[in-house]
Amino acid sequence: MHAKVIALGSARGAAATKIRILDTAEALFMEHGFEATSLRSLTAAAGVNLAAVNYHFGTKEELFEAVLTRRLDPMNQERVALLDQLERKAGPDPLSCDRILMALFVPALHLARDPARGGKNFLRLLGRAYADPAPFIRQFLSEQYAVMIGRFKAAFGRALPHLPKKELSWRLHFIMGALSYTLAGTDAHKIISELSPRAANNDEILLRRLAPFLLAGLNAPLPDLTEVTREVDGALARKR
Amino acid sequence: MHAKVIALGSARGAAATKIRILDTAEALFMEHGFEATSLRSLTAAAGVNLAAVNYHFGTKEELFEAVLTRRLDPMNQERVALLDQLERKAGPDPLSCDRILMALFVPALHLARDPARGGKNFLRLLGRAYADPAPFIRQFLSEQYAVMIGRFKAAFGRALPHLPKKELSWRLHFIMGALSYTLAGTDAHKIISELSPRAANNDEILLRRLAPFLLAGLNAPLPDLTEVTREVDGALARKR
DNA sequence: ATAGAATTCAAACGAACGTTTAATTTAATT
DNA sequence: AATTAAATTAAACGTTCGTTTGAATTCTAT
Repeated sequence: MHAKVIALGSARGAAATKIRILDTAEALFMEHGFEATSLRSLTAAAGVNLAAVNYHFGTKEELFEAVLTRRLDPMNQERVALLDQLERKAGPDPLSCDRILMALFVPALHLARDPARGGKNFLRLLGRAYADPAPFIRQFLSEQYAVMIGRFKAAFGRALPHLPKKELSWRLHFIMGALSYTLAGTDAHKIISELSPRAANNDEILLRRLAPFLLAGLNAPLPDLTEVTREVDGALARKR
Repeated sequence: MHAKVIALGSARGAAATKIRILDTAEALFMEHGFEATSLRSLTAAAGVNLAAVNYHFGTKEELFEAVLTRRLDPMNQERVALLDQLERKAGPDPLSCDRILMALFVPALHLARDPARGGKNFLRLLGRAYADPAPFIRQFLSEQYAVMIGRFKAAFGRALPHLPKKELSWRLHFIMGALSYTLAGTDAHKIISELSPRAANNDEILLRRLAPFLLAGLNAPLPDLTEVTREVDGALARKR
């Protein structure tokens, strides 16, 4: 590792060390992943002593949770608060799906836009954490998200009363997947196509493209779970 | 690590060692991730000598690429072959979107169903690789996918002639994201809701739920990229 | 059966890992 | 200014890592 100091200029007190570690960890965990980021390179980049992480956070895993919770907690609280506010404004009428989607998207967008709140680095880290099999990460995320998801599922349930609960759960799952995958992108989208770099950097345009896509998906007709894929299977069978 | 032998019973020749390593690596990389899987635990679980990985594959990274390419290459070739076949059958008419989607889904489903071809373990590993920031993984994946994605983008372009190319690229991106996120799931879906375990294990039902969702998204109205989120932003501003 | 190539093996390599310790320095409190 | 707590430091802990080596073994072809 190259031990380049990342977060030096700002803050020199006692609490400043924790912030420098968190900022640097956010950047390095995103860039290299959790396992591939060593505490030696991390502390060197943060300009703090090697033992500082263990002193301030206990273990490397606890540091990772601290990195996530610092951004995630406020964002999810903002989501719920925004949903509350929109529901209050709507009065007795159920909220429209696109408004609920906005309450889900806007706080993520605010976070992505604001470097002081982590910016896109954190969202990419979050998207990566979603796919991490480490048990301590999975448990931590499910706890962090439980309340927020419950509130949004209820809101969508009121907006789409005809939709069976199980179907709604899955569609909400698809939405969270597409959202996290998309926001985590930046590199991922280059896998399937070269898009204009300006569009890739503009998360608002990205979410304004994603919203109608997901909105249409929410209102899609119910799947037919009886019929089999005869045609395609048949075509395959003929080929062999 | 516990050094439990995973893939012992089958095959005892020279080439069998490579297969045992690939099978075990597939399982362990999925379970613990690339970095967190040591060659020592891997070779112990495979019942081969520690040096076997370096002898047969060169490095750990090359082993990872071999694990991916063994399943990915045939699956993407099957996707393209299926698309070819459906297009041939459709004659001069453009293929419908749901048929194109099927050509994208069915080979993944076949892979998920067939333990001999990796089963769900591999799809989860793939979904995880999508989110991995390691440069060698990203470059490898983009090369593996380039041809297949190009073919499907052209097919969708014919099916949706009114859709601008850039919009189509993004929607295809959303589709691949939701697909990989969903198939990688198994644990991920527990983050946002507890669903019936039987449904979670049935990938066909899962894809039959995902298909109409994405189909509706593909046919969604074009996003309005001019207007700003005045209402929500205004609500936020009022709150502060 | 035997020569030669291919594979397996036990052992060791140096490096890097997360964490701990004990001493030292800094900050806060009286 | 003295005392106590908090924070930082350099050094070392024991472990594990990916890879290499050279001898032993197994397979393949003549």
